[in-house]
Amino acid sequence: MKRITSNDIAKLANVSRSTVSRVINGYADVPPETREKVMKVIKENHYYPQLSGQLLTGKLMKTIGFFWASGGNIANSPLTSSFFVNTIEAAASRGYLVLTCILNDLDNDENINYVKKIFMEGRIDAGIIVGADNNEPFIDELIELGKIVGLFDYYHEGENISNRITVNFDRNSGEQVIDYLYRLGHRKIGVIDGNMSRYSSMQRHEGYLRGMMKHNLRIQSKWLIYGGITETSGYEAAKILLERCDKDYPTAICASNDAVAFGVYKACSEYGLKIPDDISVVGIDGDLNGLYSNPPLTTISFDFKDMFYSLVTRVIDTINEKPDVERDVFIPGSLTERKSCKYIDGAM
Amino acid sequence: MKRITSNDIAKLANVSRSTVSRVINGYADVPPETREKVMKVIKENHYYPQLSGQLLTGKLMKTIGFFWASGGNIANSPLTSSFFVNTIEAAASRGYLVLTCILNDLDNDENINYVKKIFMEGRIDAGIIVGADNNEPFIDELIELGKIVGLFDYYHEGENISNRITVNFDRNSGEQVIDYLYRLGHRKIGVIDGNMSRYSSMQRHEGYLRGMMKHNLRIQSKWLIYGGITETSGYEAAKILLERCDKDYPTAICASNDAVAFGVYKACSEYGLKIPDDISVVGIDGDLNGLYSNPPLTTISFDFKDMFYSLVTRVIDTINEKPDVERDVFIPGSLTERKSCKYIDGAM
DNA sequence: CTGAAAGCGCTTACAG
DNA sequence: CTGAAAGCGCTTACAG
Repeated sequence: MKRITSNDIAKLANVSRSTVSRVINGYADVPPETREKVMKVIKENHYYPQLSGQLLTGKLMKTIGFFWASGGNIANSPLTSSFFVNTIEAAASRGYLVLTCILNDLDNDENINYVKKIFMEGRIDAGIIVGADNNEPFIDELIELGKIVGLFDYYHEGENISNRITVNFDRNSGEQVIDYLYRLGHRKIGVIDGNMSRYSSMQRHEGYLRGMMKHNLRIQSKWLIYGGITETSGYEAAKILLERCDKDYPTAICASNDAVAFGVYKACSEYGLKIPDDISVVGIDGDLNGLYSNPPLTTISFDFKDMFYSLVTRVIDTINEKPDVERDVFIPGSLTERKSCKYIDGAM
Repeated sequence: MKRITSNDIAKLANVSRSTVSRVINGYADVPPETREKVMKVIKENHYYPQLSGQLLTGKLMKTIGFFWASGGNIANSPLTSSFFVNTIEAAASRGYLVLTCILNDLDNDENINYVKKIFMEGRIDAGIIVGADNNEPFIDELIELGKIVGLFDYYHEGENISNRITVNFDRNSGEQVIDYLYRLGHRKIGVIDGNMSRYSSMQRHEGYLRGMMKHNLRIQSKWLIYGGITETSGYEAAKILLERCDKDYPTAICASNDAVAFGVYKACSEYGLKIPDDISVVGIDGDLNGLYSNPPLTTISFDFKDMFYSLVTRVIDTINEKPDVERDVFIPGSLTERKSCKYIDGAM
């Protein structure tokens, strides 16, 4: 099947290629009869202009890349799979397609070069990277080369770079969690931190400390532990924490995110601690899995649809050189009270 | 930032564009010194060949489209979100990218034209469509126009079309379910059918009937109902079925898939029927959600990773004109016994 | 081993 | 209102 080109259409319709092009692009200066004549031939021959030709004359792909740079089982977490869907839907609402790419990690050069190539060869008009460390040299490199990059959970204080667009969790969630536990009467609060190379983890860590200090709560180092952002890492960290408590458990544990909280659940159950009777647990994120966990997890929920919509929209505005696009947006979370925390007598 | 082209590289390296091209494409007839000289200039200038130029000379995009043509909440079902991930990963293992596209439905012309355009404009080398009816004229049209299309759950008996590649659930699951229930002693078996425009639903329906007849079980029309493929449709159908039973309930219900089975759970709970004590329920698919449902759902599980790997691989082989690519593949399921069926005395 | 030329399928000034 | 020409960034025979 020989591919049909605008040249063929021109001949069949008895006009020049210029005119065919004008019709296709809907220019105003084509009289209705000519337009109809050409459209008829186009339809009859199932002609579709080839991207390859259009690209060369400066058209853009109308496609953004979506790079998932984090490990983890995407399909099992409604949270992470919603990132994909939200991005695709937000892009579609602006007439953009998305090229999806799952990288296992960004620690090897091969993967990094792959991402760079995709950005550089004109396959996408911009790219969104999710799950990268807050300091990733190749991202700076792409930005310096003029590529538009959208980032989720990535923030550099004081920088204002026109082609780097970010969306972040707001900076209060850690403190929000402590405030909430304080109100419930908790004074002995443990913290499982996330992965400190992620902006959100650093932020939450700071929030916890701020909250503890605000309420004059004693920060006991045996109740404070560095974890990670996965369920497994939460489980491991919680086990160490519980072990070294030597029965002097905190009354509540703040997990760096919901996945970690699920890990804490598992560790607690192994130690025979009932949630929330023996120990309260709070997550951050609002993963729907927390609705079905036992007990349902109290957490700070974020509207990820909103977050990705914001990110995608601003990335596309940047592609289209809209002026004054907001570079960095912080989205606030809201306390979702479920069943993993109990009221206790703070004076005890 | 002016875009750098192979011409610039040629000048900087003191060679012709032909040579630059030869180096980039790794042709053998370039002496090492020339190659190194050119590569050095390429690296220093962060030059990446533009797709736009390459496309015009016959290169392919190395990208397949993934069209999700079904409704439903993708993010909440580990099953459906695994379809995306499995496709992306299978494609990546062959060096292909995937352009993902979520269509709400294929009932309106606008969506159909959108899909056709994406196929036709040379943006993808082939496309995979999931969730389409088994008879969808525009798919035939794409195939006639020579496009390579991969289809999940789509089969036309007796046709053998070289550019239509399919993967399907094998044709035994319905019968497998009846066999299993029969072995448990069930004789009064109800069936909730799916959406009969889907190949899998037709297939399962036939399987149920085959199984019932094989075991000489009476097919009572009040225990047979057309449902759909979503949880809501399963719920609605089950309510009607239970209502019209007038207490003469079947001892087991076969759901057309797991989502429908979850709908049956909900309806049963409203009718005060305990699963599996009062009524047994079997699904088909192997959705991981069934692991956490109450009670965990007995089902026929399919290896979707395998299914998508098979589909993607054969689609890519077809793009690359590999001879004798298998057009239609059926993947067998396996009984996953959980807690939703009980043994009863068949003679009762 | 390497360069000059032609060509891929479009669009965009330019001229009329 | 419309056509002829040039050009976008590559690769591929062809010639040497």
